[in-house]
Amino acid sequence: MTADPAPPTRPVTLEDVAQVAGVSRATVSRVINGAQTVDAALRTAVEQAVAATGYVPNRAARSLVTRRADSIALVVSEREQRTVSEPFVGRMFTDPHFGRIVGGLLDVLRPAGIQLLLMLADDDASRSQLVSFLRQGHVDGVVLLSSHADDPLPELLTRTGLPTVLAGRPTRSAAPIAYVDVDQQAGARLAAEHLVGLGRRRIATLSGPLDMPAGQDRLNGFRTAMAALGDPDVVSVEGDFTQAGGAEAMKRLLAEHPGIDGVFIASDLMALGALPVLYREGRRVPEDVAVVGFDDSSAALACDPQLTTVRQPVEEMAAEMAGLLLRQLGEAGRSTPSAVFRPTLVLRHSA
Amino acid sequence: MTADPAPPTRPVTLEDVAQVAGVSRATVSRVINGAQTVDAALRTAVEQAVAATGYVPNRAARSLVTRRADSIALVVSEREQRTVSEPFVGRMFTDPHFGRIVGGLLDVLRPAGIQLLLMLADDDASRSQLVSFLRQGHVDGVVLLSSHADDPLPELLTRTGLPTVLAGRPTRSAAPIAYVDVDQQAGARLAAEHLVGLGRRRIATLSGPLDMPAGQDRLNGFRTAMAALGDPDVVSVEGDFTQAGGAEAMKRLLAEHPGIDGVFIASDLMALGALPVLYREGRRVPEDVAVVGFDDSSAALACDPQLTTVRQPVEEMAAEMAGLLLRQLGEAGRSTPSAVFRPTLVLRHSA
DNA sequence: TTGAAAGCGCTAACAA
DNA sequence: TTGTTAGCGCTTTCAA
Repeated sequence: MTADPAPPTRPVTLEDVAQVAGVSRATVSRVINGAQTVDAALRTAVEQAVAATGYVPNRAARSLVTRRADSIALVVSEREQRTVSEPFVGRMFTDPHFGRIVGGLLDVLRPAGIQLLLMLADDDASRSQLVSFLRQGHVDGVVLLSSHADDPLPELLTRTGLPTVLAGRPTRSAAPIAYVDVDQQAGARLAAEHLVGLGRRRIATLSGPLDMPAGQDRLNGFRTAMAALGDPDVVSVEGDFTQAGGAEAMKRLLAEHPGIDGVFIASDLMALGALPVLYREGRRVPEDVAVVGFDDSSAALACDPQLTTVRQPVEEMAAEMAGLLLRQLGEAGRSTPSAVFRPTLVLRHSA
Repeated sequence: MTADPAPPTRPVTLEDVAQVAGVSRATVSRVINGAQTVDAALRTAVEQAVAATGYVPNRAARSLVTRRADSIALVVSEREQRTVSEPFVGRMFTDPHFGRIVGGLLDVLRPAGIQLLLMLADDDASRSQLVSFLRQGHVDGVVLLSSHADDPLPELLTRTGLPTVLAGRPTRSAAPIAYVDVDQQAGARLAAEHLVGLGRRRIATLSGPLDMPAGQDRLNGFRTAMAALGDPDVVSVEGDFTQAGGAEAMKRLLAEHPGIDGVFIASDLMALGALPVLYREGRRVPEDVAVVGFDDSSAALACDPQLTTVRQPVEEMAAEMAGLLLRQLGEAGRSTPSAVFRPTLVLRHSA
């Protein structure tokens, strides 16, 4: 009984709608695009015709004349291509953080009718392919997620003249480029003050990778804050923001400094890996070792005990990236405003 | 000294290239599209002109005439919109699994010059918006990631006539629709045989959500296999494929059946949550309780001890989805071939 | 306020 | 093998 509702017929065009409504193509176009200069009667006639025909605008045709793509690219830039044996270990796509960013972007983009293109750049070839794709205006703007400090992409993108927003502050601030970040140093300070406030005296940190701004900033911020609090020589072990990396870093830390009673772990995911190591080594959390994480991701809740952590409003920040981009599209002038969010400390049970 | 290489000039068109090369637009078009019927000399002339002018084809114009978008949509379908307070808890985007799928798709799509549009459907409004977007041919095909069994989207998508591939078998096999899956039941059988082979006799399982095919299949497969092995009454506790859900399910299991000596956990992520619960309750893994997971995701390596698990080749499966789609685009005939991958058991230290 | 008409950049008949 | 030409569906002057 399910009659085929759409035999392979020619799609409905503006012309068809115009005919049904008894007006010109131009008028239909005006109605579709919400122009104010249309008579109310004609407008409703057109709207009915649109409904009756099931018309949906052809984006390609529209793009061709407006020179807008109504889409933006989310570019994920990684240092190098993965190996066959370790397909996605430690890759950005598999980090839950990535998903939160996508969600935040979509929050703003969907209501605006803007599509999100997902693009990956992980070697010179793919980078230049990417840039030439972007140059021809197939997207209106770019959100760049870069995993490493020496990434040439921020520079390349600014040269295309496309509105671009970075997730996290750029390393080389040479070119003026908009970005959205959390105040990493302030976040680290929150952690330092909390640990010291708890009375901990042998405090260490598991840092993120030091070739990433976020890794550097959290470590520097923590060091600076601890120095201000009277401890200028905080021990740090470098991790890589992954769970496995967190476990590994904690093993090293404990081997070299078994006496610690507090640790700031620069990402919740690393903390998730590090906690079991602490238990294996006979430490109770928070009794023997107080732990403060960073991110307030789902990993913080998955920790046992649940993690006291520095909250970074990832979804809001991603939404702000989209907003920044949309505003840049609106205005012709090339402004590059950035946004830095304030972190907060979320108290749970690990410290 | 960095002279602005691209002042806001008019983009290079086919016409420009033709002029530079001293040929017609059509010839340039042929070269660009790799037609064989072009004289070698002219071809090189055109190629040089392309290089000299920095020409990149305008996709909108091409789409308009070819009626191909050279892009496909990755549609993520969730049951309902998230709340403000729990932005992305348990959402598909934040599952590392999602990232692996994206990676596998891109592996095939990138070399083919096909773009990936990321689209989210999480309520009736967004679903119908999505369908009308897709209907007008803005993408050539769809990969659907659906999180729930009663999702109307598979049905809606087949009705659009767009080539579609599902990740995982569809629930209602009413409409013939292509899908890629792992043989879930065979995977569960692998786990059952391994646990029994280890000499475990009080075996239980933490299942996935039973409103998802993957959840159902793994549980059914495990029950069937255990029955064949002489244990028709396996205890099961329903989880939700998340880490927190795994911890919670394990707590319930232990409370009701403290005597278990083996457990099949239907996803590595749940195992990651469940292991610490076992330790807290004084069980050693694998000595007291042998644990087998499912997925062979990074979570399996993050477990301590590393997880013995049923491997599901996610990246390959995603690549196959893209391949299936590409092949459907090539041929006019509406065929809906599917692919079911064989799982393997990866032996590590938890069982 | 509305309509007629001119393209946007490209591909694909069709002719040569 | 190459060039000419006619659109693809839409927006946007320009006139009316």
